[in-house]
Amino acid sequence: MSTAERLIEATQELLWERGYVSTSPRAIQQRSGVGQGSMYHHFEGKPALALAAVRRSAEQLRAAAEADLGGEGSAAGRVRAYLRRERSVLRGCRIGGLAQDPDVVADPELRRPLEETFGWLRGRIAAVLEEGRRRGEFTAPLDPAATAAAIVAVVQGGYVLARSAASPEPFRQAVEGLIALLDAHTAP
Amino acid sequence: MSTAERLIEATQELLWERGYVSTSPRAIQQRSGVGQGSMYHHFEGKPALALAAVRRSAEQLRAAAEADLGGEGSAAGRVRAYLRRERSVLRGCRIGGLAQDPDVVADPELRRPLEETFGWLRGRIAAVLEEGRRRGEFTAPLDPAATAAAIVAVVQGGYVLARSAASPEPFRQAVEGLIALLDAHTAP
DNA sequence: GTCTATATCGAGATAGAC
DNA sequence: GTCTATCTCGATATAGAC
Repeated sequence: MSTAERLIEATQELLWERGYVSTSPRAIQQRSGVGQGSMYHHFEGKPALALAAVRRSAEQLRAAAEADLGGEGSAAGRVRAYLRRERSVLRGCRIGGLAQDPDVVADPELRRPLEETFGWLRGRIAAVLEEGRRRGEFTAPLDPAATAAAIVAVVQGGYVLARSAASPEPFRQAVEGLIALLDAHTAP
Repeated sequence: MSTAERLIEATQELLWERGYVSTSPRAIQQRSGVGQGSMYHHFEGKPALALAAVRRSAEQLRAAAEADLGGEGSAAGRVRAYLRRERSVLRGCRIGGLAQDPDVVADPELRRPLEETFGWLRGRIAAVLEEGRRRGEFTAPLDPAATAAAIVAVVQGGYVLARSAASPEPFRQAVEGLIALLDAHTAP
């Protein structure tokens, strides 16, 4: 693997584990096995490296979501698949976790991948719901955009509850609580 | 106001704005107007000060939630009041935001107020839902604990979406999406 | 491209005077 | 109780040799 590649992957891991403010160039060098001079040769500094890493993580998150949402089956089934996918719950969301970091939110360049990722995800889920609605899968009217926002929020909030409890259980409960509400709208 | 009090309030503000790792003793001194020596006289160090501040914020969060959830009216109405309460959405949750901080989650003492707060909140909302269920307010069966977890998660996740978008709108959408799902379970 | 040396600054305290 | 001085360490680079 190339040096730049190793740097990006190490930064992705550290951003996930420690967030942005708490991830140091020194730690990136140690994790990647790349030296000081080499790191600054490939990237201008910590912000540039973080930007590359965040963009990469955002791509991966979109690909994973699309694998669930783009499949065959009913709208409700695809949303359930997305909600119930296996996750490292206690690690939190690699993208959503950064929204808490003041230095990320304050920097428009660093925040943009977050905005784009969640914007895309909400839109993608809304499109799935809209498709289900057109097919007559739902028994009651349902606002696709608002419902999609609630679905994404339950996942992101589930991470917060799980990390607070040091247990994946609240995540699971929140997801199942939402699925039960959605199922009540779904024709059998 | 006492010196200790000023220190706690300044720390509460900074933890809310910047999180734990990114809040320095120096910043606390400047925000509170309390000197170095004085700060270390009243508190052993940053962890002790943060613990006092987090406990205080947790108390305040519980009091605010109880004001909505403990009122008169139907279960659904009290939950709606809780969900629609005016919030500084872009600032995020003073408690939930800390769940992303690795140093907070790694320290059992610092994490405990988070666990207790969300444990209490989920239980309190579950009790409201259970009361509504006994009164026959719901038209379909509904698991109080799971539904409560979903409700709390939507709020916490709403903050994440809003901060990512630099706009309160996704928070509002997620909350309204959830309320619409809940309303479908509620007798008119 | 990669290495080592060096620089500046703030984090997070401790010590002891007042 | 509060103040100022001092200390150590890591964050985040820059410079220049190899």
